[in-house]
Amino acid sequence: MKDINTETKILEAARTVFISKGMDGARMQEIADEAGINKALLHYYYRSKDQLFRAVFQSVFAGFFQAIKGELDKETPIEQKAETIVMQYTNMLDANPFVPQFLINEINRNPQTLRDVMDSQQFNPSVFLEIFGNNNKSGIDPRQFIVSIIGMMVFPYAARNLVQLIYFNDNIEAYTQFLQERKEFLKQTILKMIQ
Amino acid sequence: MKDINTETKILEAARTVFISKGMDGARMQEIADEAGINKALLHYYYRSKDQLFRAVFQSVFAGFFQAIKGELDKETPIEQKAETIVMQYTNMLDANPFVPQFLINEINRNPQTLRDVMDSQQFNPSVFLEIFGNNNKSGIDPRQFIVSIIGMMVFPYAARNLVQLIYFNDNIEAYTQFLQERKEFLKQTILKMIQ
DNA sequence: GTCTATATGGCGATAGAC
DNA sequence: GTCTATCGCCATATAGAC
Repeated sequence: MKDINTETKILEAARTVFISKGMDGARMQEIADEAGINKALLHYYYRSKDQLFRAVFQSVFAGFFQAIKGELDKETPIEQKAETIVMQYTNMLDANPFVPQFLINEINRNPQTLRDVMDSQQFNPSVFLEIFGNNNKSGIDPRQFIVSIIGMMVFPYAARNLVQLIYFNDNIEAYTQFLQERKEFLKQTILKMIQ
Repeated sequence: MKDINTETKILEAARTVFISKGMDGARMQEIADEAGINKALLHYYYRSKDQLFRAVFQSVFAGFFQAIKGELDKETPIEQKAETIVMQYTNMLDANPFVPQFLINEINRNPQTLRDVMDSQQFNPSVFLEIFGNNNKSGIDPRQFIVSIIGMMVFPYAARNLVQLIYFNDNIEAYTQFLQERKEFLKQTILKMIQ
């Protein structure tokens, strides 16, 4: 965070604060502090809080789908894909536990943002349907399947504080172990689902 | 919303606005408008925005767990319980689609709030572990199981705008049907999981 | 209890020196 | 490009009439 240029430094600081607090909860002053610069500089590089937010959202959204796309378009048996999708997605969640929650919140706050980003990035969602759409002997609806998998993976991160308190008496180590064991649990569950 | 007393009217309006916008995004003016009264009255009944929010959070949290507890403590076979839990939870979600998202967000924003509410309500979370903890021949970890079920149920509501746009081209009717079909899908999935 | 009017503080944004 | 100082608005909260 020292010898990179100011614009990048601002974007990274804004990413941290916006993901943690959301658009409404974030303060330009806090972003400036996080970047180690003055508040006025934020407006020099990004004219308004809204434009800064859009830059962050765009970057987070792109990185998110990049991370979960990964190697999934390769021709591998479905058992292998269950392994791959769980590992890639959970690795991403371990590194960015609040990203899905951030995306969901901000899309609900302003659904138009997502459409703008998808248009400007020419993002094609059909990729995710084809992952399990082919090579699927069970007759299972791929959309029901994918929504289930993502829900199972995201929830223990999004609702971490809730689940950790209710089921683990706020024991952080126990919850970390729970998340670790969950990887194997999810692989098994996915295999059971497509049987 | 006419012949009920003002305090209740305020609480219901606050509930609507807070669930939709969150603590940071909500405005006292909007709550007053929703309740059809003046802004100053909010402070007359609840001294501050923070206290009004706490009253709403407490009420929403209590109602949420009341709704999903329901009949689950009865002695019924596990197949019956799969049916019951899916129907009760999805009915609650259809009526209150943004409640889980609201609870998760506000607990993340201020984890202490949850502890305060649980203490004051003497809420006992072990009920939810025993639901599938007994009568469980598969050796499955009940916590992994419950977290999975709730994740699968909540996600398509919390991330509705995202999923609806990506997978259904923003077709509301198609998404409603998806949610309808999902009830049967989830029952089947739960049964597969405990096999 | 309910209202209008106003105080108080905080935040996004800008002006202007260097 | 980067800073200090400040403007102007908006949101919470209060004062005080009725």
